[in-house]
Amino acid sequence: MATIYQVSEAAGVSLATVSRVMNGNAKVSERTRKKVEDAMASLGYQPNAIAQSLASNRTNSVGLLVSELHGSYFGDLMSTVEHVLKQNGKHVIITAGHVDEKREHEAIEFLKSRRCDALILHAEAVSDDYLKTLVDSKIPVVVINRKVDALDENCFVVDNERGGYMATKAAIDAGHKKIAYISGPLFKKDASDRLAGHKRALQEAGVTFSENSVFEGDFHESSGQEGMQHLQRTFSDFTALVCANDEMASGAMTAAREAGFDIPSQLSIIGFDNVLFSRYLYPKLTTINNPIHAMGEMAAYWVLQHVYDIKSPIPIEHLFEPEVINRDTLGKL
Amino acid sequence: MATIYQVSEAAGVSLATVSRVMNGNAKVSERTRKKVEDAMASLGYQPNAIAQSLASNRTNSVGLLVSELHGSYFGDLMSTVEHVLKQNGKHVIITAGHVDEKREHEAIEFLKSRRCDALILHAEAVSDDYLKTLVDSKIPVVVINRKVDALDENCFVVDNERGGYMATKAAIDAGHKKIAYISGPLFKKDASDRLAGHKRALQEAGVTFSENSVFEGDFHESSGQEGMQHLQRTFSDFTALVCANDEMASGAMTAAREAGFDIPSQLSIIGFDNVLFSRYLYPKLTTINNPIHAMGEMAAYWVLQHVYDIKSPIPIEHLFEPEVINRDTLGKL
DNA sequence: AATAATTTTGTAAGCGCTTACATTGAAGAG
DNA sequence: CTCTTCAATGTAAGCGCTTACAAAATTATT
Repeated sequence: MATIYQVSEAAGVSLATVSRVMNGNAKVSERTRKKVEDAMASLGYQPNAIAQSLASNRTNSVGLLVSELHGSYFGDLMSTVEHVLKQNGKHVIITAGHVDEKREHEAIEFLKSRRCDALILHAEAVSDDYLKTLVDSKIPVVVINRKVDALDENCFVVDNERGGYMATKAAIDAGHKKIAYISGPLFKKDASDRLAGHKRALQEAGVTFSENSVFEGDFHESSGQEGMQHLQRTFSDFTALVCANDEMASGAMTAAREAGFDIPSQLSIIGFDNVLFSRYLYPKLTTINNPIHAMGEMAAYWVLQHVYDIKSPIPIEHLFEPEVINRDTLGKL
Repeated sequence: MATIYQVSEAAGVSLATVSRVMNGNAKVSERTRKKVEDAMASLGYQPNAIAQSLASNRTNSVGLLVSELHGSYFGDLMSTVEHVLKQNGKHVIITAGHVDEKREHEAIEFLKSRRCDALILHAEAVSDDYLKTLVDSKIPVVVINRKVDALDENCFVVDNERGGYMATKAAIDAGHKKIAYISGPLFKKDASDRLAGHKRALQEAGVTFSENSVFEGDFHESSGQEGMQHLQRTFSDFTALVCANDEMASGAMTAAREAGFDIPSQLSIIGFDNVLFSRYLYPKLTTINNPIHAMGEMAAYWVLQHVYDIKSPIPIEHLFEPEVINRDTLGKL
């Protein structure tokens, strides 16, 4: 593997000159630029990014922490972030935190040790204080899907309470009165916010909330199935079921079908996230759009602007609005 | 950010000693080890991975190229690879090639420029020759889901022809005679292999193959819908439809339902890949298991063994067998 | 106690780049 | 023709580590 030194020799110039043509910043005469480029080509020279980073204190890479590497939600997020960053010549280093404090912490420390120029975090388990320490420590950080007090400028969130409200409001508007709810794990802020929205919509409509009407799932498909089965026992005869994400809604649909319900004539189901596959479920899932794509894009643009001085093509915003996506699983009563 | 120099000062020892306690390799007396560790702790020292890599010529990271960052198939692959590598203290740098020769090439060069210790490639667009050049160039490379002549030792593949054969054989065994096929893009080896298997099964059963019975899709859900619609025109009255992946099968199911078919009583559908969501479709999709999980695991173990001298807990194998997963979309005729 | 063998620690030379600063040389000014 | 000026290039000092090799300290041997 050729080094800059060999290139400089082959081209008959100094190291510095080769470095200059690589980085295109300083002025180099056309003639020597040509010589250097020829030398690089004939040697198949490829700069050593590690050495560049060490010398320049710039890695041109941004770290991305997600909870999992699979699943539609994170797939969307990774894709989006990578897309806009790569378009601008930056690279993404992805790590998974698995919603575990220790692992998230390690993952972030890993990204720091790789000297990422910035961090985009979908951190669910790590403490607010730790995040604050991070941003105080000079490294540019943005947080996705989590609002940390005093870090508004670094957070990109969807209004989950509002989304939860909209979901059950939609059911109420369709005439439903007895509405069950499968929530995400309540220690997660987004899950508890969505549930809070659900309760607010219920209250507003004058229907009293019953503890038996909610099942706490884990955001995975299987807990949607469990939840449906459980709720049939604890809260029979509900006509609508709102789920805190599409995965669980899908699981609930399966369970409902197995229990003999026709959707939506006998049971309406509403999801949350508007993940790609939700439109391919049968019947197509009515859900709440979670603008994860927009948030990922925004986070990436924020980094470009604040770290690399590349102006964002869109104004930076921090709060994103959910939206109901009407499809086929919500029936009028 | 503290450096090794500051630690050595604080501990009253030399740089080399600090380095030794970090790497745990050379012998250091308990007393000085303690001193150094205390100094590191009190300074919040975190080694600079970039500098370590440059000096040691070892990055402890392996590059992973996938086609896309979203989608179940790649999600599974990324998750698996990351899991086993991280368990052994190695890190994964993920890039996407988007099935485009130029972009795949760039992605691989990026990984090389980051001096990954090894490369795990799900490369679909880049040429065989380029891959050969790569392995010749000393950097350890393994290729997933693609068989390159003379690179058997580096390839991990499923027998796609056999899988294709098994899928339509299953349909034939269930009594179907008129069988349509939605293939992947035929320039991809896995897609054409699966189609070849389909044809072999047909031939073996004595049914003559018609060009009108196949639609060439792109492995995405929407082309499954298109394919179903198209085939109804060109090849009406088929009783079974085999699809080259689950995504397209899902799309085809949607289209079939819209066209009024009941699945499986009026139309049987078989997928390929056994992607996570296939069991959550309604009806649950009968499909061919593509052991992507096993392949990713194996690739990771190969790297551990060949690059890091960590013995693989399972024997290294290169060819994986598909398997039919019987669920609810294949009906007897 | 003196010497050899062994363990522990330190010294210094890189790894492949970037970049501040110094040098060179050609063009312009007088 | 000499003196500036400025663009083009070179020199060399790092960036934060690892690691041969050398030196020092400790332990074993007689």
